[in-house]
Amino acid sequence: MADQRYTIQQLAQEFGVTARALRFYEDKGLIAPARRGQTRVYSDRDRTRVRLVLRGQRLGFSLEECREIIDMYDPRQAGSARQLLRLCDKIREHRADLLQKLRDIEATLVTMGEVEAKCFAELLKSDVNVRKAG
Amino acid sequence: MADQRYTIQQLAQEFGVTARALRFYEDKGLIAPARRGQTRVYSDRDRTRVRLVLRGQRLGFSLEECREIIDMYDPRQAGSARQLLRLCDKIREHRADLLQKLRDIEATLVTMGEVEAKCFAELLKSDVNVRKAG
DNA sequence: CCTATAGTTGACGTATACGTCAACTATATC
DNA sequence: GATATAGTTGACGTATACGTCAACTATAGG
Repeated sequence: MADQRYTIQQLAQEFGVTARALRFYEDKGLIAPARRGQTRVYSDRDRTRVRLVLRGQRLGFSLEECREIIDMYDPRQAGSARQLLRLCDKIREHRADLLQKLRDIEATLVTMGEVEAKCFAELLKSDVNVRKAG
Repeated sequence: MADQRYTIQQLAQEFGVTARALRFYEDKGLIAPARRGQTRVYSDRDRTRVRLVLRGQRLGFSLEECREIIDMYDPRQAGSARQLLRLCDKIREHRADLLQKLRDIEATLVTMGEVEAKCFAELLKSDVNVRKAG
């Protein structure tokens, strides 16, 4: 199960992106697949990071922000207490950012519901009119 | 209270964007402030739309998508039943999109909590070590 | 009338996130 | 060995979302 390997096309198809995108993410330091010769060989860790990149992108983070966040999460050496405190600060920042997005989404969903309700009401009215006309 | 007017700078400062950005949004059809001579005069409606634009941007929508969504919400003539049905479809689309973002945010928050916990644990350990060393 | 301040319209520049194409390489198949 | 199939590295092109700057206008104050 573990230690699965993937070609660039396999990952690209799985995530619905192009090979070009994956190479671009590598250029930007988001992933670092192994090489067999000059050919890229992607591991499960790379796959996970790609998944996180796309998740970050859906949330409107730039690739640079994605890299920061993903590196944050990546199980690495703990670092000094100073580094750990900085990490906590960054988490707080990103959490605040996410909570803002949550509020934005909730507000938008509420408005959507209202518009939808008005829409249904209008449809009912026109339906009634159609019946009257019919 | 109602019928408030704003200069471009007032709106820009209120929302923390530049006048250039507001003119750009106008170029793209997101807002359409009135003119006094050649000078833009922003209404409360324009202000609301700007707010929605920024909200959309925070959620990772392009300006084009923002325009679509905002126009959707704008109280306008109801349109034909066919248009109303299309509106409902669009709402469903955008809702699905938002719900995906919600899942993304929740997943990210969970991971953040875990990383934070590990971080605290590490900090405690080093704190203990400091005490031992001290 | 002169100046300061705020606003306007181009026009070009820039960062991000890739798309696209050319040219080369490596491997497998006939 | 020729060809087909994946993969690779530049290099340039493109859409989005503005930043920046130049040149002009309009209006209020001294």
